[in-house]
Amino acid sequence: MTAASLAQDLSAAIHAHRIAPGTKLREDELSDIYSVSRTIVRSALQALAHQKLVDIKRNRGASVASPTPRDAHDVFEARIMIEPQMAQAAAQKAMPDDIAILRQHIADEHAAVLAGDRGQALALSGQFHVEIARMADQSIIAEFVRSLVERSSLIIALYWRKPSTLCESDAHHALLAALASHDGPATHKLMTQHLTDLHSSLDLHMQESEIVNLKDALRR
Amino acid sequence: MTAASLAQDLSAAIHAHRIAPGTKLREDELSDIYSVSRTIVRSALQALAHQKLVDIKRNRGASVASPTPRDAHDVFEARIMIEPQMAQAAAQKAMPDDIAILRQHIADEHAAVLAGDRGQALALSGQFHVEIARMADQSIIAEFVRSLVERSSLIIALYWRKPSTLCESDAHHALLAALASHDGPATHKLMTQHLTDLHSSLDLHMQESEIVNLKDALRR
DNA sequence: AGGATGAATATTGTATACAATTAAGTTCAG
DNA sequence: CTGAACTTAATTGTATACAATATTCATCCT
Repeated sequence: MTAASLAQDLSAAIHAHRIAPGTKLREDELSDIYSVSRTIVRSALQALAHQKLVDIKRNRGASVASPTPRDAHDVFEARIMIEPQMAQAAAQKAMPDDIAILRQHIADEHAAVLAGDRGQALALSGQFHVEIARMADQSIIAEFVRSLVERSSLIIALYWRKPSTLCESDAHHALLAALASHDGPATHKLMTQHLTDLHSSLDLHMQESEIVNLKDALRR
Repeated sequence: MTAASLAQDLSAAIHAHRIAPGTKLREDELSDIYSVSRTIVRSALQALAHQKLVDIKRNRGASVASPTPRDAHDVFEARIMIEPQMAQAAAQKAMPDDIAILRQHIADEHAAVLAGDRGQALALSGQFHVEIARMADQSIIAEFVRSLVERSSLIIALYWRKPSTLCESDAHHALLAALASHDGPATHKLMTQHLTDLHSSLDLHMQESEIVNLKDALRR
């Protein structure tokens, strides 16, 4: 187990909401669970801290990031500023293959919802957005969008109003149609609306959830 | 000397072009120079790698990032995609204090050019762009712009066509005027033009410069 | 000479020991 | 009983030792 793969594993656990925001991540606990030295654990935690997925405070250790309502607002503000533009550019450049990939994403997401795999559904829903940024052929911004989508996942874990109803894929369907017909302005508008809806469906007054045992949440 | 301050010091040296892109950064050499353990050096290098200022290859160590022409293109493409929009938003929100800060930036930059302090001039010129993103009250995107500006500094170090003529501040002056008069569309246009000019004044066919001795470039 | 082979060296990767700091628990005055 | 002061335990920060890998350089064979 290398530092990168440990970071990947922790990242997946965080995104699947198996470990809740705020959960303390003690170094020797993780090094026990994964049978690696604290050196590796520290490296992985630092990497995750750069991605804003964990919070490291000097001499006080790491914990899963717990975005404030302000953070949530800022993240969605940024997404609303950027993604519609990316979607518009993507509509102009969209190739048949791109459309096929997106269609598959939606199908997979739908399947995950039916299977009750909330985490997977959320991940795929996020990937849909990243894929659009990729279509626009803007690798650096696509990477930035990926980081925003990752942070959004944490935010949704904390502040999503109705955990039952998952991200309706209607919006994604509509986006797909607009992209397929190369209608840039419509795509821009749909993306703006989609993100605004997402943002406004957050309840930024919620309280935090409980903090669970790490060994249970992580493998073995 | 902590890891963060070491990273800061190295970052400054890189941006001031005291150590050229491609320069190898050996761990024990740095730990000698700064009298800290390799642990600290590694941590600092990893942080810089995340900022794309340093390149780390497994088992082969770290070196100052050497952006390819493709990287240069992608970075400026991203900036052209984002900064005009930020500038437009900034024009709408601009407060008298903001304008004063920008005016000061331009003055400082001019002074640095006259003093022949190329590094300082370039840094201030970059800060001007970051400040505009801050004015738009988009903290996350402002941070992203900061990272793009930092990368641009490296790119300019490598590919700037005429090292003699420094970033003419005419463009910054024009931007300032548009911002002060709250003319969003004009600001958008000026920023697009400014970045396009910058991009097209790069010579992406240049060869790399020589690699100097670290002890000389860094303090003591 | 030129290139392959294989030690010797240099450099990075990982684990661990120790130091510094924080958190938890205990005692005791009020 | 409360809480301040102190002691002990838990946890993170740093340095260093050792392992793994890459690089250099001499040697040998064709």
